[in-house]
Formats: sequence, structure tokens, C-alpha cells
Amino acid sequence: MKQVVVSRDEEQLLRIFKALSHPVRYKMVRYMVEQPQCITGDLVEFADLAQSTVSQHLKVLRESGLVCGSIEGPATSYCLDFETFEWFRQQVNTLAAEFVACC
Amino acid sequence: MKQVVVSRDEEQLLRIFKALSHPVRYKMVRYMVEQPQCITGDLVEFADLAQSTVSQHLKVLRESGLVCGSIEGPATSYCLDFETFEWFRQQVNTLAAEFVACC
DNA sequence: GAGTTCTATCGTATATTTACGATATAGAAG
DNA sequence: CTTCTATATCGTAAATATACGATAGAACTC
Repeated sequence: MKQVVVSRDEEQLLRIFKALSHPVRYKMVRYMVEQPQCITGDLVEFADLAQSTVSQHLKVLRESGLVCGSIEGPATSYCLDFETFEWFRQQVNTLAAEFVACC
Repeated sequence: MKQVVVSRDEEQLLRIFKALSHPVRYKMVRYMVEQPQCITGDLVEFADLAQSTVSQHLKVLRESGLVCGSIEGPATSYCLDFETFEWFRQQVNTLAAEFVACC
């Protein structure tokens, strides 16, 4: 294997797994479920971390496709990308379907 | 939020996300789908990495619950834990169900 | 018991991630 | 045009993850 080869879909899937694997990002995603159309400032308050740190986490979430931000005047309004999440859900279900009990 | 509080279930979910977010571990899991009851040595050959590195990755996978190893004589036979994977699948589906399109 | 095989763990170097403050930018308000 | 607000990005220190070789232990063979 040496240099791991992954398809474009797998790259995307890995980015989503990584994005969701950090507790702060996971909680931020859950927060967005409750507070659709929230802005960065809301998430900074929620996470209780430096604004730059939250912005960095948001970048990871954006790059995973789970979240998208739209500029609303001086602020940026964030929300979940349902299509990406649905795709993710299907990927996990497909993966699970391939598995069988073996222990 | 400051010190992120997560439930026991969420801790487990985060461990699984993290375990699957590394390309080598992801590929190892996929390999185990194809090769049930494989031993560490098979995975070392497959991954083309040092034995100690593969063993370390296996530890992460074991701690996530996705994989379980049973000692078979001098070797350790690994396989996927279907129950954990099914639980994980349901968690992702539940999470997705809470989401709605908003962009 | 000595030697062999297979694997886990230890110690450690390097790479990556995560956190912060400082700075830059873009739009709104005056 | 200046100021204020909201946010992204930069530079960087500290923490964590990832890779390796060396070592240790457990089971099998002789």
C-alpha cells in the first residue's frame, strides 16, 4: 500500500470523518442543528474559544462540505449542508452493509 | 462551553470518527471486510508499514470498538465488530435525521 | 529448555493539529 | 472618508498523532 491511494469520494469521506472527530467541531455542528442561520459570533460565544480558533474550525467544516457560509452584510451566516450530510449518511450505510459479523 | 462536555455515547462516536479519519486505518477496515479473520501480519503486509505502526493503528481501532482481536496461538486474529458498526450506522442516521436543508 | 514466530509496547523523532493574539479585509454606520 | 463591527488569515507555541527501530512477552517447535 505504502502511499495510500484513495478515490475522490473516499477523500471526501475521510475529510468528513476528520471534521466530526473533534469534540468542538462536533458540538458546533450540533449547535447549528438547533440554531440554523447562526453567525460566526454565535459560535464563538457557544464554543467559548478565541474567535480565530472558531474560525479555523469553521474552515475545516467548510472544507468537509458539511457546512456552508454565506456572507450576510458584515457577518457570515453558517448553516449545515443537507445534501452533503445525506451523502455521508448513505456512504456510512453502504459501508455498514458490506460488513458481516465475524467474531 | 470551554471544557467540552460529551456523553459516554458521544465519546464513543468521536472515537469512531477519529479512528476512521486516518487513511491507513480506513483502508485497514476495508481490508478486513474482504479478509475476515486476518492476522496482524496480513495487515502489516497490506499496509506496507512498520509492524509497530500497524500495531498502533490496530490499538486505535480496537479502542474505537470497530475491531476486535482474539489471540490465536502465537498470532492475533482481527475482525470487525458488527454490533459496533451497526450502532455507529444508527448514530449517523439519527444525526442526519435531525438535520434540515437550510441554505 | 533453547530457538523461532508473531505481536504488543516503549522510546523517540517528525509531522500535524489546535490554540492564541495580532493583523488584514469587507461591509455598515456615522 | 472615517470609524465600527464581524470575520478570515497569519505567525507561532504547545499538544497530539504518526512513523520507526528496539525490546518484551507469549505460544509453538525442536
